[in-house]
Amino acid sequence: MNTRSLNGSNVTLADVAKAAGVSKMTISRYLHNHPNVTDRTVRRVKAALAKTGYRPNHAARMLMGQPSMVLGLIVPNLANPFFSSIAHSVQQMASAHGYLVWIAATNHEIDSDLRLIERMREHHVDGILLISSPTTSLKGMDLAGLPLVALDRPVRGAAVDFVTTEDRLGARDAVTHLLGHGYERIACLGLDRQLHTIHERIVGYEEAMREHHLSPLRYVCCEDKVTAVRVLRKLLSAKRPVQALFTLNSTTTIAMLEALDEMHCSVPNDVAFFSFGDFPLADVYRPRISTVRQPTEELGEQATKLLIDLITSQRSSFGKQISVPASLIIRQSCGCTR
Amino acid sequence: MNTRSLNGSNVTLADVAKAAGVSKMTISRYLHNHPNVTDRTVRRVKAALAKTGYRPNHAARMLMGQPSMVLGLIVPNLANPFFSSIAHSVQQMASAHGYLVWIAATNHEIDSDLRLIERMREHHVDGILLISSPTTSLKGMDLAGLPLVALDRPVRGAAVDFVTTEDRLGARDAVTHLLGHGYERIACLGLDRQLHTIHERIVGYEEAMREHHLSPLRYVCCEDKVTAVRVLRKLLSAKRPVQALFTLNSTTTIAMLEALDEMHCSVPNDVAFFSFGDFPLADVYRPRISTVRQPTEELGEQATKLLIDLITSQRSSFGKQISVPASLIIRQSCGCTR
DNA sequence: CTGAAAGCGCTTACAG
DNA sequence: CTGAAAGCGCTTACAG
Repeated sequence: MNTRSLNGSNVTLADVAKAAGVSKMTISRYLHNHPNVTDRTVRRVKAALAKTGYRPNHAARMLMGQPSMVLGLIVPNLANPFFSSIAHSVQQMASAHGYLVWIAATNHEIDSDLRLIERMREHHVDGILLISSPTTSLKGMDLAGLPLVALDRPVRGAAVDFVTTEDRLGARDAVTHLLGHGYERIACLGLDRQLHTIHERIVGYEEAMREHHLSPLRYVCCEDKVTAVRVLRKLLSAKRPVQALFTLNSTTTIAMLEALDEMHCSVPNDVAFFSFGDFPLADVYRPRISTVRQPTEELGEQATKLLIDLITSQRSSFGKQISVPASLIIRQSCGCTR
Repeated sequence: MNTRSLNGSNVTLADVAKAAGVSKMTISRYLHNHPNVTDRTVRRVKAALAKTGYRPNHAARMLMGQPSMVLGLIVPNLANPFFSSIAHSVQQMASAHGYLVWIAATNHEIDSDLRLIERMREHHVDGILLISSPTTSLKGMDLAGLPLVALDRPVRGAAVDFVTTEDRLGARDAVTHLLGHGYERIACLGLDRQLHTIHERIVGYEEAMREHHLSPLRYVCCEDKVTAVRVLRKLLSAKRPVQALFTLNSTTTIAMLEALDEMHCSVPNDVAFFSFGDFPLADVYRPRISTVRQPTEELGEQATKLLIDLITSQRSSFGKQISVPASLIIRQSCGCTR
């Protein structure tokens, strides 16, 4: 069996040309909407195309340097709703511009994004949207001729345009809101602070605290329920127990909600709660959770637009940053009452 | 500017061959781990490869009919956690076998999956995993030489192998559990019953009811909060109010939880609740929600394995079905107490 | 173990 | 408006 038939039809331009009684060039011109084709010829070509069941072979087209109309999107992990929503909005926007999106996940494997970039490139994607892992660096990589836009976080080792959330401001606003309730001991909990977004949110938290002449509490990393319970116990049994919890991402938020549940803590009476990142049940949970809503839709859209612009204009990335604001959704867990 | 340079290096085999002082064939053999290359030659080739920064041009390889080592995955919507978890597990499994996954979403556009299949094919994917839209039919499509596996639901119009959840059994078990609590009026709520999975779950519900000599209530479609509130009001104000709610999918589950909240219904006292589809907060929600856990991981894995098997064995799909069991996670919303 | 030739299916010049 | 020739960067099949 011939693997070549994977393309599905072994019908080539030559076959169509023969069926139509014209040259390959004429078929090719028709396929590319070239003006110079007679109506009469068009009819014959159309018929021949239909009869033969022709399907273009992209490999040959790309060998000739034509654009593939495919965009690559590299995300850390598709099981994470934040990334999958971004993937969704990127698709929408790309599709509106005639592009297909090739999505791939790195799944926390070292340098997996570098390998994905290489392979996507070999497969002739027209450009790449990258949500990079914190450890990857593009340093030394030959990026010539590869339109690239970083999403959510900048990428190390190269001056690449990037679009991100206003993480710092969002966090700062949330903490300022908590401070407005009179809480003074506010704990900040999240993931590895190496992550650019997490780092920015921590800075936002610290800025808000300092602005109110309070010292920020020590940052705590907490990714699962077990850790969350231990951390929470410690925070609440301190001499001066913590009054509010500010979680920096959804994983930590869920872990903390589990811990609060397990310890029979009443929110916001025992501790107030604010989450960076909104989620579907936040509005039904008891109490309703106040959150910082991330502009996932807009993030994906802006980045895609920027990438397409880079591709069509032949300009190159130079490290420009686009920040999309986050907004507060005030519900009850922070201490507000309706 | 030359678009051809998109590949990134205009270094070709010929350049490497010249640098190494050998023929193109020798380089090609080395690249494919062909045994017939002397150690001495290997060293020279390696050096030349490194010096020139060669990057293979997949377009040329594919033109020669080589496999692309890329699998296509078509899903309805990446913003849906169920599909994105499947995407995640497909990636994991594919990656373990050396395949890359090209994920694309149809986003409920008519025949979008057909177009995606076409385009992925033009781009020489080695096979496709398809979570088809209920309206799509493959009838009349030329699928020759295209390994294809349907996921989650069968695909209409062609005999394609598919792997799915044991939806009917899962639903039946859940309803049987509710019946065990003594509820007799159990409502079944979900999405469009055209969806194969939804249809199966409804059948499972009906089977369980009939087995207990009860007539199934009329199936209700309910996708958002507004509808949910209206439906719930009606169900609870009936002469013989409903005693338990069985939601068939996560969207309906969330909508119903919102409605229950808005109407100040106490679960399970006013109505019991059971959800098809588990979710992160189900275990912390008040009350904790009893659910049917879908085997997303296994679904993705099985389907990927099956597809790779089809590709490597050159066999073709014939409509075989693989069903993966779902399991009950009993918590409190059904009426159980710890 | 290594290489020269031919060809994959298109498109880009260039003619007419 | 249409076509014949050459070539994209590889690999296959055949020599040596």
